[in-house]
Amino acid sequence: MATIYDVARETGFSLSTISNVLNKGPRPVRAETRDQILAAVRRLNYHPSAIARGLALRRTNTVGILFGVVEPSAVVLNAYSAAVLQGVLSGAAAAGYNVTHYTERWRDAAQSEAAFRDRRTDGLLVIAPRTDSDLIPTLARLDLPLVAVSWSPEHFPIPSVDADDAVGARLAVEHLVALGHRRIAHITGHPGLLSARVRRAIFEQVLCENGIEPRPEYVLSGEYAQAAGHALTRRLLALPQPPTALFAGNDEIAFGALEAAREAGVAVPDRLSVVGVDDRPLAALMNPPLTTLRQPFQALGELATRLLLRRIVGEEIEAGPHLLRPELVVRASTAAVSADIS
Amino acid sequence: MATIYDVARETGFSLSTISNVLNKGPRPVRAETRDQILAAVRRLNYHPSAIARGLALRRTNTVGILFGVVEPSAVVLNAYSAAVLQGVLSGAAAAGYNVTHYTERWRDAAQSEAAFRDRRTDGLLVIAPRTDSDLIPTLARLDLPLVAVSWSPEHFPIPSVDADDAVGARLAVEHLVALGHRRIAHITGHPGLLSARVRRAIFEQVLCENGIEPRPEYVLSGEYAQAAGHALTRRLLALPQPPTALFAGNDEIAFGALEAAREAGVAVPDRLSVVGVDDRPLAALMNPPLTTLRQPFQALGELATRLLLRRIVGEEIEAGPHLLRPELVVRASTAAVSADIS
DNA sequence: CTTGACAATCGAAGCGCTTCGACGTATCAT
DNA sequence: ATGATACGTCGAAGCGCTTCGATTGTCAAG
Repeated sequence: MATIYDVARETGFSLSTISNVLNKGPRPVRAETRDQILAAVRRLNYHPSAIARGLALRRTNTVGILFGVVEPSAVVLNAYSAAVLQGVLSGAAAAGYNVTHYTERWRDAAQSEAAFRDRRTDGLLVIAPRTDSDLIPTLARLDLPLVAVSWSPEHFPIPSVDADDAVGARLAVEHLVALGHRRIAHITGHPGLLSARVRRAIFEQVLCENGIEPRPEYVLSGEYAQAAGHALTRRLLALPQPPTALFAGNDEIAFGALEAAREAGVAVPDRLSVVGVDDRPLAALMNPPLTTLRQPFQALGELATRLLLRRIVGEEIEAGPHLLRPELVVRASTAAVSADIS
Repeated sequence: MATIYDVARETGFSLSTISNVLNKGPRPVRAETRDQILAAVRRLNYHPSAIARGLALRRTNTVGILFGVVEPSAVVLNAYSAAVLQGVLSGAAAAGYNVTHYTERWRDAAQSEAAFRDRRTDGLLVIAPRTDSDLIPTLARLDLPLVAVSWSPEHFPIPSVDADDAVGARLAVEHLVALGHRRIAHITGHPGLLSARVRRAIFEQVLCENGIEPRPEYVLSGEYAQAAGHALTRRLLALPQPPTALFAGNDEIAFGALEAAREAGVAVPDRLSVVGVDDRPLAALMNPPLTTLRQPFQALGELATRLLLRRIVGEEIEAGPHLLRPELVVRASTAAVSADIS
């Protein structure tokens, strides 16, 4: 493989001149010289080595990506991380950066730090790191530019992006309120999860803002799973005065709810409106198609990448979190409350 | 950031000794020396630069991945490439390699070759390159180790892996034959696609092997899409003597077929058995759950990576194609032909 | 006819690491 | 005692590129 030395020998010019030409450097060059060099480059089929250049410039034009919480065996199969990754790839592509996937799973600072200290990438994107691990604090200490996706800077202040769960929940609940519902139930995800707590808090707040008195029996803590949605919806429907609308903590819960409603002979949306969160591919295929919140996962990846690239060029980025709004996708599982049940 | 020079200064030993210790090199080292060096490394929080090492060794411990046919905006959202990528990540992780995603879309040799000549990666995985592009021939000329996924080496002989479409199709059709079906129809994907042609050829061959006379009206050329499956199945069901079984070119076609059968009041599997190809997530959720071929996409990614790593260490790899068997997932859309319709 | 100023190019140092021949010392058999 | 060995370490070259002060030539202004 040809090196820059070969070009030098072939043309008789010095390395510096050639480098200057190739990188459209600041020094003036005679047109004839430039042409000769470019011709030799083509003739020799010369391409600069990214590695050597990386050494000299201390810049690799590559961003790293590391998945925190996801199992390494399913990094990309999971809809969330696939969407984020896609966003990252688009963002990086737009700036001419490549992205390298760190495949090693994070163990702890002592064991895993090494991989990230090798200056292989110009910066690092961390996707959904666990709050209980030392990953972020450790990496933040390296002088590597760092941006996290789905991380609360309260835990440790680094630039972060996330979906605006509060706005999303508000969108969903206000949609139900706007349809005239006042007997609105909520099935949460596991109460240990931040998202579950935020959604629940906003749910109660929006009811309150609209003068709707909260009923404890309408708020059920569950899990982000279809089985939980199914079981808890059955319980709701068996109430003496069942709700006319349900804000499901996510789509899986909503799927379970639709199932339970069907079994109980409760028509959706005629007698029960259901709204989910996430817009899983299946949501549109439900019967009826599910009204749900579409999360801006891909946009998160893109935004995170843009922020990281700005950090890489030295700009200061505030920790944020930089929040992106989910979008309410209204389908057929929600409708105005009907007079006879309201 | 500490460099190896700092370690040298700190300990008083030479670079070569330190390098030898750090890489567990071939030279003997006094235990005391080793300890001092390792202590200094820890104290200075020194980590070798992957870039500098890459320059010296001409090896980066990184494999590149490039998606050929897929739109860059959906590289990972697509089930096929996500699964392959997942396999690649697992395979690379097992060997301690990272994988860098080339984000730039392939245009043509002149424009895009540069990115791959920069020795940034030790080898390259190309996923589903288009047969009508100069991608593979161009990259093969570089001295970069190369392995392709879903590429027929007949077009250009490089090591390749692929799903064994012929075996898969045989599995599907023989399943129907084994259930006693003799009036078996086939709806193909776009006849321009190799997979569609292979599946059709095997379909006809298996019928022939089993003494079933082919009926031209039972073989319909379509497209890998639900709409095509729907329309063509209607046509099949309207035949004076409709088929009792359908080998759908893929799951989308099968979904359309189920829809058409339902509309026509034809019970599946009682009056029509349907088998698809791909095992999309939806397949299991159909009514009835679809019998289909599960493609070994993730395994393809892993195998390709393993082959590439062997090439990287200098082993010769035969072009293959190295084929992996799909697996027939029998669900409820196929059943023995019933006496009254056979 | 100087003197800047600028254009065009060169040279050498540096980026951080690996490799391998060379160079002492101990150790050992002879 | 004396080469021959093996041990432990060093030094210098090399990987392929960028950068920037230094150098040479050219031309217009003074």
